Amino acid sequence: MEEKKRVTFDDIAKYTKFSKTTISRYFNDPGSLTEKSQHIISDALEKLDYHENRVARILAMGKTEFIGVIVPEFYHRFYSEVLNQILATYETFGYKFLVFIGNNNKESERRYIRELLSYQIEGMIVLSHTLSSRELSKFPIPVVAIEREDQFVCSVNTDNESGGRQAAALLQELQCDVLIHINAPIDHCIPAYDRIRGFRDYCQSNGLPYEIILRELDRSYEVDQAILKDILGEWDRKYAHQKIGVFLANDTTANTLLNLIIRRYGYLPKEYSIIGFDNSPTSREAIIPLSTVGQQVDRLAHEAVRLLVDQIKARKQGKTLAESPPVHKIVPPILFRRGTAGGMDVI
Amino acid sequence: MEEKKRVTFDDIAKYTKFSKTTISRYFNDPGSLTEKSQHIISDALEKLDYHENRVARILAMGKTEFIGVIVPEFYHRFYSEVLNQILATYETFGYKFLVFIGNNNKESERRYIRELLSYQIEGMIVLSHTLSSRELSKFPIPVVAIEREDQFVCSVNTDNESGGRQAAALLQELQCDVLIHINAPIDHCIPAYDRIRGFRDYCQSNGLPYEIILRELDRSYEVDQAILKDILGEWDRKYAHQKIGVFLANDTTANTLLNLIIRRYGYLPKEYSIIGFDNSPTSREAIIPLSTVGQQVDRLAHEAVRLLVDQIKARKQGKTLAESPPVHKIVPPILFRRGTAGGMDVI
DNA sequence: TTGTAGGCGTTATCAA
DNA sequence: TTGATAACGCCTACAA
Repeated sequence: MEEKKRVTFDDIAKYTKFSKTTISRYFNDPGSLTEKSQHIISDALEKLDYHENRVARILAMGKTEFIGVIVPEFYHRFYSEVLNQILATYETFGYKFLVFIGNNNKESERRYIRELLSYQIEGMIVLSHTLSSRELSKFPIPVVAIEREDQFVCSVNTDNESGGRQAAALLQELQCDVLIHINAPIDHCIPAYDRIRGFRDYCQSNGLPYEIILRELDRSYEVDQAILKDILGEWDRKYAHQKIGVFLANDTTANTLLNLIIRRYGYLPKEYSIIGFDNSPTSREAIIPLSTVGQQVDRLAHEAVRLLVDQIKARKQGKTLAESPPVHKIVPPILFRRGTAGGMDVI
Repeated sequence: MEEKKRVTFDDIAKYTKFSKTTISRYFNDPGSLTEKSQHIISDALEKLDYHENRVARILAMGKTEFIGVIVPEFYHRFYSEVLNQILATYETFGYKFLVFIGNNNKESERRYIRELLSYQIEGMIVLSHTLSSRELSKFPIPVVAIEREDQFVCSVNTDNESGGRQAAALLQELQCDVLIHINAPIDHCIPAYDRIRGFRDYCQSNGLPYEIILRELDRSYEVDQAILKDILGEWDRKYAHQKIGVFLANDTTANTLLNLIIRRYGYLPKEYSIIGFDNSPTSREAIIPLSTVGQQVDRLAHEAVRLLVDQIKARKQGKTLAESPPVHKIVPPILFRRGTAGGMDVI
């Protein structure tokens, strides 16, 4: 008795003496029915406690309103923030999101995507770096990349180069004797590399002494900490009594460095200026609010979804043939001057 | 030419001179076919570049392998950590996750759930506090709650009471003159309330001086900071020169308090011991590693998915009628002694 | 071991 | 304004 069969258009049709077709129309084009018919049907829906079954509709129409999202990890809050903003677009676009965390496993990621495709998802947003954009572009649905290698697919990225320049400019303004950028040895083709480029170019064209340090960071807090401790040690010898301006690849690493310095001195010596990247919550929650080159995460996410939805719609219009070149959108970063570099807020 | 029709069982059948049924069997019960037939079909699949369409299978069988996940927010890393672990169970159980962030909006959450149901999802994992467990229990699919009010639905929770006791015990061991617990004014029926209960009970039964402070925390870092600053001010008057042991509702708040103290003194005075809750990354990345009552997030998530999957399977077996009472699983917390209370690591 | 025929719950195409 | 009928792609009796 609990297990009553689900109510379908057929039941509504029988109950109302209309045909299935009319019931369907009630949902998809109510205007084409008499007011009276509409009332009859809507009453019947109530009475029979009808619940729609979108699976059948998908089978008939082929469109699911599902989007796959592939995130690499949650160690950097940037990713959970972006995901947060992506999910928030549900209110705007109505697409539902199937989320996957790749953890850098090629095979697992491929398998998952293949499975998603079998569910007829309509598009993908990819933040993981696992699969090449060439491979991604081969899938039969639109793909939008965010802050990753994007040669063959559409993408939305922060203007990383500008971010790098702005960081360098701030450190210059603070009259640092040497400008240092710490990053991981990343590939030239991923957008984040432009942070290095922008920083270097600015230093060079302004004749500023600079150094770029590339280390295998971003593994874990403990590992990063050990690496940065080493670097601090080197600085003691190399840059004794000089004013050092450090620009780091992300807020997490910047926070780790800041912690090391504060633990050593109990405060942030005038000799150090620190700038992170992302404006993730980490930067605000640091022992001293971190200056940071902020990514506009909400805009990144929103633009990505919009771009994807546009592509999906275009494809429905049959514009599949024209292999139009991938669109790359750029979102400007915003520099936040806080306690660790040029900020107003004192400890 | 790009837009070639999708290959179906019908095409394979025609190509191989088998019937659709046989093709279907190839996928669902290959053993019932000749080795030879299997080869013929598998070759045909290759040749025709077949891709399965699970939507059709869902329509025929009714089961999607989709689970809906509803998270309240990402401000507390606890939630993104749990989500991370939930998503990771894909490798084990094969269920795909449709993720939603409720942001505390009842109507939006209801709408989303209704939509998910129309997609025939098989179960839900709910971390948001928006809808009552009574309402959740009315949905026609199994629901598992994690760390939220759970009277009428299955759930997986940390043993919060034990956590509260352990925190108090550690502060006692550290010979604090007064034990203080700071939390939000939460409802008695949510599991996190037991942190308060456990803490209070331990203090009372051991005759320890204690205070419980309830404030509207967890809004944002800035708001929390202001509130905690006030509290610190009160302590100056009230507990001058006493050793204060503070147990906070979560690592985020604990970190905020720690920052305030460090900014004031440049170090953590012996007069303060601080314990957080969750063992979220925040606790490790704090200026001094935070002692914390750790939730076993991986186990919480894994147990939740397993519990849900069990329910889903039970339901398939027709055991819908027996309204068995909700199962509540408990995962013990683990106390981490770190820099801010009883830990080995020195700054 | 394989095939036939009907069903899953919608939408789409014609016709009336 | 409404209806019959045929998709959509797969699964499952029941038959052979």
